[in-house]
This record gives sequence, structure tokens and C-alpha cells, in this order.
Amino acid sequence: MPAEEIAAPKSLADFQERLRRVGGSLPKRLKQCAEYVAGNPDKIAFSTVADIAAGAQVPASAMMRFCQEMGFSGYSQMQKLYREEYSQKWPDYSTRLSSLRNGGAESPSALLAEFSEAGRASIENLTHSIDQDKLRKAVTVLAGARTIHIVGLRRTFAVASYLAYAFEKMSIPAILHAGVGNLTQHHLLGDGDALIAITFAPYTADTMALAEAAAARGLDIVAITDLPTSPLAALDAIHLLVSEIDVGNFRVLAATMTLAMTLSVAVGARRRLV
Amino acid sequence: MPAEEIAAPKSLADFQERLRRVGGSLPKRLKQCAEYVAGNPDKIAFSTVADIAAGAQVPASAMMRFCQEMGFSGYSQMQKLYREEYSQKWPDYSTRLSSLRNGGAESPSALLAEFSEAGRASIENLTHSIDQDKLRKAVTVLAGARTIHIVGLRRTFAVASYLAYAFEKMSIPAILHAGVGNLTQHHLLGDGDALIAITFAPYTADTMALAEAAAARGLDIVAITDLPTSPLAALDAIHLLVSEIDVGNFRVLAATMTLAMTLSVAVGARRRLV
DNA sequence: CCCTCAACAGAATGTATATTCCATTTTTTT
DNA sequence: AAAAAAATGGAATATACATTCTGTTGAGGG
Repeated sequence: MPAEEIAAPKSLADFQERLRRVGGSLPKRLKQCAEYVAGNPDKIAFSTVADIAAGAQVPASAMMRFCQEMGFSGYSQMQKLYREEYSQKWPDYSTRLSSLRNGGAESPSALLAEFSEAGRASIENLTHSIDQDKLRKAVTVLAGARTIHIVGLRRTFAVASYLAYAFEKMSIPAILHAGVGNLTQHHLLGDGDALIAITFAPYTADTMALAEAAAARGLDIVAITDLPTSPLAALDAIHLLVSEIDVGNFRVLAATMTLAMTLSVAVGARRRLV
Repeated sequence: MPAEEIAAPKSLADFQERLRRVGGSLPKRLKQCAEYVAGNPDKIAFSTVADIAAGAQVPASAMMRFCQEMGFSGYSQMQKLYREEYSQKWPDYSTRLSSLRNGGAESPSALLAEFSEAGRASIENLTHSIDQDKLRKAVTVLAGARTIHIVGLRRTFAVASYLAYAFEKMSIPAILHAGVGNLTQHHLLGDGDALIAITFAPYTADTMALAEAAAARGLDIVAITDLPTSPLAALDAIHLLVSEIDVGNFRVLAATMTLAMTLSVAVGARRRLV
């Protein structure tokens, strides 16, 4: 039994360190493995042994021996390390949140930490998931509109009102449909106008009603919603999907607000250029 | 053979588009699949059918049917699509951001990167700078109030309206002073009430007026503001300072929103416990 | 020059996983 | 209300994969 029998690395950093230390003194094939693995960390997470082995130009069994030599039980265990590193960016929220709920008497600062983290993750996710083409198209449509109508009720009203504020500040004609006094203002929708509709599950009926009225009149619609199965998705509109994290029953609006600001400022900039 | 037999989506964007189109008319289980898949793109890349199915709370066979319904030969083919997409955006958040930034000075994507980064920084700053004692005190005061009044106009109206929504949802008596119709509602301020006032430079006159009226009546006041020199600071109130980053002339509200959510949820939790 | 042993490649194996099939339930239609 | 159609869940099967085994090669030492 070799004296230097070693345990599996705990973290990717550990592993890369070990790779550097023992890398030089490996036999030919294993050295090939080491080099390929060190140089293609991203591929490890996705591919099968066969693929990786082919990439390193060794038979699969050599790659297996390499993994075991490095202290892993096999290829799968090594791959797990790479996958964990990657998917770390979206921590397991459902468990954390349920613990928060069961904890009950949380201190406000612990809550603040939760919301902060949720907000951070939501924004980060937004930058990954937003479709740049659609965003650009949305800006174009809104920049060309005569009047911009904005609708977002209940949980999304905050976003809608921010949009209204931003447009007002830039002197862009915009109407916030707030549902005040239960007066329907569908008749305000005119040719050449555009609508920004914001709704998350459970989808507010009044928002949908206005969006449908706008669709019927042939207005351009920019829809900010959470799921492809949203009723807004049935409309012919430019869809911007935002998946936010819920903390308890409360939706962190950080990403949606960020998107709203981007939209408004981009539209403002475009208008001024033309 | 159904007439609408469809080919496998070519890209993730294609797929999401299809999901959006047909998503609404799917049977129950398949809709669950659609929603989970749409909401967890990152997990698809790594996990097995069994894992994903468990996440969507459906049997594995349902997930298989879903994949085929969407035009894939099976789960593996769908996963392949996600893996391809993901190996491209592998680089971490910061590099992704800088690549967004360089996408053209005035492009919407560059703006999005700008706002995202500003939001992240603001939130991070908030968790460091907030005074925990004051936060706790604010929660205590609000939890003990008979009715909570909320005022925040112009740029902060979004925050105020979110607070109003949150309190309503938790059945906590709260009044949002919106300035509708220029009706002053100072007379609503009653003994045992508390006021949340939100204002940033330049400080809105109406907000100050209401805050002063509340102070005169001896109400507890929680002030969310940006600087110690704010006129709100002159009042005897619990001050929560939030320093947000400005992008151009627009204040990112991410930190303020985060603070507002924390306040409302903490108050709700406290009320229920007492 | 032969012996020994580590390194190796490819075939053989076992296991984890995807996929299909069918009996049962639920929904829709008549 | 009955019949037909669609949807569903779990068991059965097939496939893809990681892992191990075995015979062979090649290098170093006596």
C-alpha cells in the first residue's frame, strides 16, 4: 500500500492545488489527463468520461485511473465537485426559506440579510436570463410610441409607479393606470400608443383586462411577467420574463425594479437621440 | 398522428418562445413541468429526470411526456439544449456583466449591467450600514401602532406603495398617503398611530408637511431617508439611513425596497407572535 | 538477454438513468 | 348518465454510462 494514499479533495481549490503539486511526477497518460482537466474545468461539469477522455486523447480507463489516483472514488465524484462549484450561484432557497418561516422569531437583521441575498440573486439571475434581442425590441417599440400606458396592480404596482415617475421626469408622455375609483380608462388607449403590462401569479384580472383591450386595439405591448404560462403570454406581445425569488409570500422586486429602470432610461435615451 | 407534430427547438430562445405559446393550454401535470422548467433553467443542465421531476412534483414519466410534447425526443435532448446554452454563459457574474457593458455604450444591455451592478452595490452597502438597534426599534414601534401611515412621493412613491401592499396583505391597518386629488389627509393621523416617511433629496414638500403634522400630534415616526442632514432628521424620529447609488439622474431603489420589505415582514411577524 | 513490474488499452461488467408501456383515474363528450 | 378520450402514475424495459478486469506492451534492472 503506497504511503501517500490520499482523501478526496474538499473543494475545487484544494484539487487544483493538488494537481499542481503532483502533476509533474505523473506517468505520461495520467499527465495528459491532468493537463486536460486543469485546462477545461467547464467541460468536466457537463461531459461524460468518454468525452473527457477523448478530449485528453486517452482511453476512458486512463481517465478513471487518474481520478482514483487523485483521491476520488471515480469520475463521478470528481464531476460532482465541478458541478457544485458551478451551481453555487443559486443557493437552495426553498430550504433556507422554510427554515426562516419555521424559525418564526427572526431578528429583523436576519430578515434583512435574507432579503438582501434574495435580491442579489434575483438581479444576478436577471442578467443571465434576459433576452437581449427582446429587450432591444421593447425599447424600440416604447421609444416609438405616442403615449406609453402602464399597468401593474397589487404587488407590481410599485414597479408600475416607478415607471410612471421615470417617464414623467424625462417628459415622456405616459399614463399610469391605477384603478383609482374603479374608473376604467380603456378608452384612453389610442392608435400609436404602447402598453407596459406587469403581472405575476396570481395574475390580476384588471391588468389582464386592460392588456386584452390594448391587444384588441392593436397596440404594441411589452409584457413583464414571471412564467411562460402566464395569461399575458397568450397575447401577441414582447415578453420579458423575470423570475424572482419569493421570501415567504413576498416577492422580492429587486430584479423587476432593475429591469423597469433599464427600460425607462433606455427609452429616454433613444427618444432624445432621434 | 396529430397535425401539429413539431420539431425540436433549435435554441433556448426558440424553446422558451414555444413554451410561452403553448404553455397556457397544457394539462395540469404538464403545466407543472413547464413552470418548473421555465423557472429553473440552471438545474436542467445538471440534474437527472428523476431530480427535475421531483422538483416539479410530478412522476418522471410526466416529465418525459412533457419533453416529447415540446418536440424533443426525450429528456436528454432537452438537457443538451440547456447545457449548450450554459457552457457559453459559464463565466461568472462579473465577467458576464463586463461583457454586457461592452455591448455598446448606449445599448439596453449595457444599461442593464449598470443598474444591476448599482443595485447589488446598494444592497450590499445597506446590510453594512444599517443600524440594527434602530431597525429593531422601528419594528417595535410599527408593530405596536394602531394604524400605520405611509408617505412617500415622487421617486419614493414606489416604495411607499409596496409597503402599503405588504401591510394590506398581512391585514395590518395601514393608510397610504398618495396625495390623490390634492386632498390633505392630516386629520387621519390619530393617537397611537405611527408614520413611515420616505424621502430623498430633493425632499418633497408634501412629505415633510405630513411628517411635521405627525410629529406635532406626537406620533411615532420611522424615517427612511438618505442623509443625516435631511429635514426629516430635525424631527424626533427613528432614522434609517439608506445611501443608494445614482445612475445618471436615476436612483436605484433596490436597497430601499429591500429595507421596506424587511420592515413590513418583520412587523407582520412581530404582530402575529404577540 | 531475460525477468519483473508498472503502465496501458480494450473488452466485460454492473449500475444509474432514460424511456416506454399499460392499467387506472380523471376529464370531456354525447 | 354513459361512453369515449385524455391524462396520469408506477412498473417494466432499454440505454448509456461509469467502473472494473484482463491480457498486452514497453521500460528498467539483473
